[in-house]
Amino acid sequence: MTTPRDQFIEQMGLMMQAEGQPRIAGQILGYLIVEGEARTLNQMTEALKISKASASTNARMLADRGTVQRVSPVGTRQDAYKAEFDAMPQMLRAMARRFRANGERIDQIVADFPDDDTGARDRVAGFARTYRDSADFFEEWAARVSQTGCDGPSNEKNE
Amino acid sequence: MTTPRDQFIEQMGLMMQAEGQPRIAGQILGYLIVEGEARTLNQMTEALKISKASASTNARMLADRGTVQRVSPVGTRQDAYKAEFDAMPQMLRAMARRFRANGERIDQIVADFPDDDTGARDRVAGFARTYRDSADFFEEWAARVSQTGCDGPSNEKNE
DNA sequence: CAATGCATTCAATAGGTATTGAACGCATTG
DNA sequence: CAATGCGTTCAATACCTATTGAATGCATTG
Repeated sequence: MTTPRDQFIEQMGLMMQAEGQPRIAGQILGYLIVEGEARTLNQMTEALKISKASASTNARMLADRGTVQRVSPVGTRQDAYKAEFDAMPQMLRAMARRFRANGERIDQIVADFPDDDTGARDRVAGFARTYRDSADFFEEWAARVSQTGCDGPSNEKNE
Repeated sequence: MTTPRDQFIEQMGLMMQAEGQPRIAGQILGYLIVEGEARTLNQMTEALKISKASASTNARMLADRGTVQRVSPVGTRQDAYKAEFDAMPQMLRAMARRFRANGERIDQIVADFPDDDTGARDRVAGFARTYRDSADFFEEWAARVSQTGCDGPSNEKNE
């Protein structure tokens, strides 16, 4: 029988995977969210039954992305990580970065389009622009969610 | 030497792949965007050098998602597809659907959390809520982009 | 009604990458 | 200074799924 906690962790893994990222990264994030406090790599390995290598690699990846935070409480020399208070906004910000990079990459390519091929050029340029604009909006939205905080009470519809 | 068109198509493939979807789907979308007009499955297979099976499967997937449109011009019995005018908004809507599904799935799980474990319960519930709220936000933004259209002129910063 | 052209389906393969175990380096400790 | 405990790195593996070729079905055509 799987506990609700484990179900949540499992789901987080699957969802992350669906976004093209390693399943274990999602599981770690889920684990840190349910725990609420910082947890060491060793704790992750035994709670999630994963190798030390995976725990290390994926936790660090999450930290790079800003979704979790690496902490080093004095008194222990183990690395520990805790879920960012605003883990979700951080994920949105990561999406924003991806979108912006996509837009810029396309912009570079569109510069090489022949001048006479205006139709394609315009369509592609429009696509790139929407990528960039969407990145802006994701960031705004992330900021808005950050203020509320992940464990705030009920939500009112925006506006 | 690769043409700018092919570079764009290639990028679209890579970007889609980074989002956890098949590379060929992205290539097809890119191809349809540069072409602007409807293209048959056969045209895709030779332009992208992919198998008939891949073309069929991935084009249909894109159509299901609403990113491309299946058209059947009279006079031919070939299936043809064209990029939606608002392909990008449709992609955003697809993201919104994923987010909403995620939020709802987590909500179902959180219902089984023991009542005494309020800390974890609240954190997870907050996470689910943010998923749902973000889905709403994505849809609003998609609608806004739709109005502008993908080949509209310059953009003014929001608000 | 045989033959062609098309899309789809399905089992098999190819390909990529997440995951692991083992080796390594570094600090700490007794 | 040997031994322990930790995180990281790296090559090898396991795993998954995108992709394919072949089979199927359906409509159209002569």
